[in-house]
Amino acid sequence: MTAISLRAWQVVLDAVELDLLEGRLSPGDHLPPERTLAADLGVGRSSVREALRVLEVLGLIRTAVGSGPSAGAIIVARPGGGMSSLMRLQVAAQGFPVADVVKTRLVLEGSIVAGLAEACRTSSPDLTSSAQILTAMEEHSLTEAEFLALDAQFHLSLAEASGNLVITATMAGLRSAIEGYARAGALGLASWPKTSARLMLEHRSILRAILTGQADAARLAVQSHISGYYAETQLTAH
Amino acid sequence: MTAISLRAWQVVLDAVELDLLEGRLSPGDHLPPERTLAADLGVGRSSVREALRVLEVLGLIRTAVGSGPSAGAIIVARPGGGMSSLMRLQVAAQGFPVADVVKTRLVLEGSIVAGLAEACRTSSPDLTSSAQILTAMEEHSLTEAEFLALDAQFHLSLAEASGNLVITATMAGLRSAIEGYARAGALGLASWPKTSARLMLEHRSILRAILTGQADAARLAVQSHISGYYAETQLTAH
DNA sequence: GTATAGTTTGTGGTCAGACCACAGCTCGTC
DNA sequence: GACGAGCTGTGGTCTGACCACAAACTATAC
Repeated sequence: MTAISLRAWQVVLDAVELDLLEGRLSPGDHLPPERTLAADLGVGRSSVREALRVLEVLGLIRTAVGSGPSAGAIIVARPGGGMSSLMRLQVAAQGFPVADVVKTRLVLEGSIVAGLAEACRTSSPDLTSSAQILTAMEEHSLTEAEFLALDAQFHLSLAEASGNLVITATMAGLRSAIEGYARAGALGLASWPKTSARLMLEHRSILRAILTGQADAARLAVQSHISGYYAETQLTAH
Repeated sequence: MTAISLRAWQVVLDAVELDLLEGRLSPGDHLPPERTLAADLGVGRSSVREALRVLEVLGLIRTAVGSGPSAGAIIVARPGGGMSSLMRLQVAAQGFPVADVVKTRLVLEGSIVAGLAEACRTSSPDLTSSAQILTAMEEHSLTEAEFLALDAQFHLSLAEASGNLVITATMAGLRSAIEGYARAGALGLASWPKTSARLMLEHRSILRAILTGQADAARLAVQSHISGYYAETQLTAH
């Protein structure tokens, strides 16, 4: 009597989770066809599809129509997408206040850059892509949207350099959740060229602090960088 | 030509997200009945159901059968559930290494207790529930499972006291993702009474550091508390 | 023997319809 | 007025059907 009236789609979800935990399913593997899964678990195909839809949004599987090895539902375990959907929708539904999202970014990104700076004292983490993005951002013909996209890439590249997949995915989700606000805020700025120039300088100083191993300086720089932008666009006042 | 071949369930998801963003839907509101939603959006009911399932797992809605005001799909925006599902499944599918989950907990919980300690210097955050949980944990007749459940509650209560919903939900998700590992690890300990007694002392010292406003001490205490347990159960070696 | 074109097969994507369980509401009876 | 039976609207589930698509297969032409 462990499970009373478990819903059909949850049966499917639990079965897949168990298969993952017990090693019967691993990234790259195919799930059985929907019709087979339905028959095996004794549920309808529509219930199977509801569970697969959840797995897809959560970034666990990728589905493709057709035939052959690339078709069907394949375990991919790509955490970014699911995190972004979750955070975006929770912010939209007012489950996550924007201010809390920003504060969490401060914590995570502060920790990321501090960790990178520490690492720089003993080894040389790969920060070339971060540096390349900064160079690309110095192109003066960028639109606001292009600039913000590169800005997002820069922050993401730092997270990736930290090597922590959980922090990277979480940060990407937080970022995408408030992307709309960042875009909207840019429109209300007094002077975009002035702001973007300042952001660039701050990016440079963050990277410099990391490369020279100044953990605390890097942390403070990235935190004031983030909170400064959102204060300027008055997002936290919402 | 903004949307080429958007899948039917995504149409529904986008419509709901837009309604949320534009304020046509707010927490507490009812979604239209599935059949109505299907007709309005020009999709089949099963596609609507796939989208609603996603929203439900993400913690955005709650569904109930029957009739009357409490029936139907209601916006609830409860972030905890979605975060837990996401993290649990990602860990199961090896998208999130357990070591990264633990490291992220170190960052977030360290920040939580440091923030609480700072707050204690100027005001008095409500930490009574945290203290009550600690008292309950001193009951010597607790089983391992009961102790671990209270342990989880203690950490969660600290997060809640911080007032940051995003950090709280994320931390709860991280915790639940590795709950199975924590449980399994407890079985392999040399001496559970000895370990649980040590954990209790650490809890007390964490709370004491917070209440006396020692931010750095609190941060270090909680971090060594967490990493100590996982090192002892050799989870990070996986 | 090879290359091409047509066919078959297996898959997810979608829809329509049916039925059930359930919770509240309505209305008639006492 | 109180109670109960039936009605209504809702989500939960299943079935069957059809489509689109991509690969594998097969037959044909050269």
